[in-house]
Amino acid sequence: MHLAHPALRQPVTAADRVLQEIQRAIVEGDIAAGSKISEPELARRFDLSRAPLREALARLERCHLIERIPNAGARVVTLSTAGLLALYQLRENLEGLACKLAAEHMTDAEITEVRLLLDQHLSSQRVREGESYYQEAGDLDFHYRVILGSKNSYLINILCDELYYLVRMYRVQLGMNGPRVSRAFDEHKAIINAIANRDGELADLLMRRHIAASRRNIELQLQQMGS
Amino acid sequence: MHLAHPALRQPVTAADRVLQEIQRAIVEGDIAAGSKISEPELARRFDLSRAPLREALARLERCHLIERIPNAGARVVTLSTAGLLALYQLRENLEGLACKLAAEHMTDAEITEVRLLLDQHLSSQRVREGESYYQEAGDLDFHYRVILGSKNSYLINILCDELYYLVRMYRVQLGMNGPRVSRAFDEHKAIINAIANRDGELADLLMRRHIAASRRNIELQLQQMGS
DNA sequence: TAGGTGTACATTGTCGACAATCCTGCCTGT
DNA sequence: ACAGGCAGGATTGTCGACAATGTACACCTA
Repeated sequence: MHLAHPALRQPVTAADRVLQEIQRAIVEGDIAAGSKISEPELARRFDLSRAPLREALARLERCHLIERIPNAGARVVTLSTAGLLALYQLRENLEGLACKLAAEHMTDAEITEVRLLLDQHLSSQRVREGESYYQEAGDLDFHYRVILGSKNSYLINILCDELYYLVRMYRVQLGMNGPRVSRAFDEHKAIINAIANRDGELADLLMRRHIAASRRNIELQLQQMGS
Repeated sequence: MHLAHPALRQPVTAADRVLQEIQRAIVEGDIAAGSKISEPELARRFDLSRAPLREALARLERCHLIERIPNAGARVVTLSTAGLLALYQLRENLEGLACKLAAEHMTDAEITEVRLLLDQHLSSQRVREGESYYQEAGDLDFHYRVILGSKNSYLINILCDELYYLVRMYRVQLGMNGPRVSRAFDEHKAIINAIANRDGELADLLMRRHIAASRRNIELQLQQMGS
């Protein structure tokens, strides 16, 4: 039960490299949502054979960025309100559990580190007055730390490898940068406090609320775009 | 968001077939836990080239039956108390959530069908006095139905595709056939009743308890084997 | 004209061989 | 004797070509 997971590992094989490139391209909408994936075309575009490309596609399917049908090809997933709801239902539960476990298993040193991280976010947020950094890397980074703190390898795998990129895709493509930034920061602070107090139940509750609020925020955005 | 998932789909490609064969072999201990996987050997054994085999290995990694290290090969996972605990921690939470959602989303027809299924289990159990069928296919089948009833595709995917075989592996290799059978049946009955009453909170609670009891049962078995 | 059928094309699945990497055991030097 | 390095063998990663399957368009028939 090793805790270092693939996402942090730097690419060693050609399939790893092309996977990261395609992941980024899909998450940022460079490859349009819902569009068909052509193996020969991508192989030419990234200048490698179909073997490593197919390996990459298999992993893309694993993190729900594409859907494959045997003998018929692959399509990039489409964003939908139903999908968002299903995704966040899961996140609420899983990250709640992660908080509960983190309250049991995180070391004091790890907790201190996360607090330092939050302070960095705060200053960088104030200095730049732009929320994008915080929302982009920071928020996810905080969640990342807490998830790792759960020390449950299956949970870590699901949240950091399989759902992570899909969550990012929704946030990036819907352009999340609203006024929720400072509130999110306070919520993070409250969560790490609960973990530090070894109050798993409270940490669980706070994280669920935090994610529910985030979901409502994105739902609103989706609604505005739809109308 | 389609709800029919790969596990139910019959194999259409060579990779599908060999995947199912290796899955069964690992789950039933035919390929020993912890043993190294040799691609050339397996390719000869199943009489196909390495391309579809590697596809199958990728999916085996996805359901946590093997662990791969780049340029170094793959090993079958080893069973451990820590792994079992982590796995069941997750199951308690996820299947609890599945119950809650099933209470909201299952149709009356689906509920009736599950009840019929339970009655079948009961009679077949009484007739044969052997618990293996029930424990093997039946119990998992009940869980299967409830999970599908949640109508959350991500949740279904995680429980039915990624964790299902690992759970089976623990149960099969530790030879689960204790006196828990009739109690498990009653618990199933109580759960489906709660779902029928649309009491998601109770269904959640009952399922968590049900799985916790199952976990303690297996832990006991593991302890006895260890000593 | 609408529906079904057949053929040609494109795409995916599979194969066997080559290249790159890692592990093993032996050899050498201190 | 032991540590380090060096070759040999084996394994994994990648490639280009072939086979099987699915798709689309034209054609024929009713």
